[in-house]
Amino acid sequence: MARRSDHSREELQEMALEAAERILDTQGEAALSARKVATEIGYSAGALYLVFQNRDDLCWQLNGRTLQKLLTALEHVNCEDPIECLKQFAEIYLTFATVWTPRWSLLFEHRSADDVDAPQWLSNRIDELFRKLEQPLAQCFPQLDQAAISQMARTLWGGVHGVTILSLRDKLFLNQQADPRQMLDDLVETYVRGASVKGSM
Amino acid sequence: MARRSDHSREELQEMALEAAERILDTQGEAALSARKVATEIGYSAGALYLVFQNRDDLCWQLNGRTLQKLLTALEHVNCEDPIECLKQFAEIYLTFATVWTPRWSLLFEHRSADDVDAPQWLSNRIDELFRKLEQPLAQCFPQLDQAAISQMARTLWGGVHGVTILSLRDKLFLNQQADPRQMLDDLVETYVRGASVKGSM
DNA sequence: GCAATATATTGAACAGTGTTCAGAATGTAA
DNA sequence: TTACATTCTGAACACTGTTCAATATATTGC
Repeated sequence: MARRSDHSREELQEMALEAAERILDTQGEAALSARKVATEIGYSAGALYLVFQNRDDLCWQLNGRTLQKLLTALEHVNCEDPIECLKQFAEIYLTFATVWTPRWSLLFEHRSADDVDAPQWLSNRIDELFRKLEQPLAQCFPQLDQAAISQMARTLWGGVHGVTILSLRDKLFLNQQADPRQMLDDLVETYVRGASVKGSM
Repeated sequence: MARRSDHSREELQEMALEAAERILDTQGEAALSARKVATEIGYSAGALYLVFQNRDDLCWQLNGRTLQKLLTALEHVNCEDPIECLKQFAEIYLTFATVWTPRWSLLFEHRSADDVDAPQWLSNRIDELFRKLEQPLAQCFPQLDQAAISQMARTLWGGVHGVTILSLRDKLFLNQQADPRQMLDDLVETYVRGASVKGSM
């Protein structure tokens, strides 16, 4: 039995989340069970319910961390050319999804059993991600208003997300020589070019 | 006890798949259990293992049917203008995903526990889907070779898929007034326009 | 230092899951 | 009618998330 007050609530929660990430990384989502996480940190399964509402709650918290990690990775983009900037975003996104596949999958595929929506703080962080994209897009299209830029960002990023997902589950790509990075570059460049010539047609 | 030879193997399998789809449609993927399917058709859970290797196999077969259904829905596209054609494809895709969300989710999110790849016949049907797109694209860009068209189709469809997915899990769209159909139209039109002016720049 | 109290943690239990397989139920042939 | 072959069940196993009475430990009051 773990001795009482060996760890504070916060410590316990942090330990559990780290253990969960370790399991996720090495054994995949299917292996992510309460008992496994608990064993990993030397507690019983029941103890997890002192710091998490349920399995869903644990997943949401994992997703919060994953999203934060992704945002941090995207921080490193810094170049003058806005198109180059968008391309780098896309490339980092793809790399992140490739390196952290189980965490990334959980982030985008986890849904609660009962139709509980994602917590608000998670939505806020997603909003943050989109704002990052709006910046270079606004630079490309200074004549467009915020609503138009916002929609472009979501459309383009939906596209990047889709190519990334289909690339990861490679069953959807039969010609093996197709490089997803090249596809993303193409998507970003072509989309922005198409939007540029819209007015002048 | 179900009487022996009440149904042939094929009948049993068909009944099970239909029952599974009913459960999927009304109660979601989480509710799709062997015992529930079996009860629904008046057999015991064990009987399912006479016609399915395991739960995964049942899911793959469901996905085969879903993909077939999707392909059939896409048959109805028929118009002269290739861009209009692509837009219709995208719209049908979105509608299908909206109407048959649980089946569509299973199709794109189901992965076997052990890294078993999707069966070959499923990959073939996906290839069929891509070929449908290559036709109007080839019409738009007669100067490009097959490999380039093939890659364009996959890039564009990755985009459509991504926008569809992010739209269905609406948590990713904070400004509610954005219409996914409009976003898909924009994506298709802008991408094709961008690709059109590539040579002439 | 010791008893009383409060709380952190466990471990057994419950209902569910996928899966297997001995044996019962049923049809067919001799 | 008996023997055989096949179909199907139902109990069992190991797992899951989750709850909660009981227990082990720490803190407080004396």
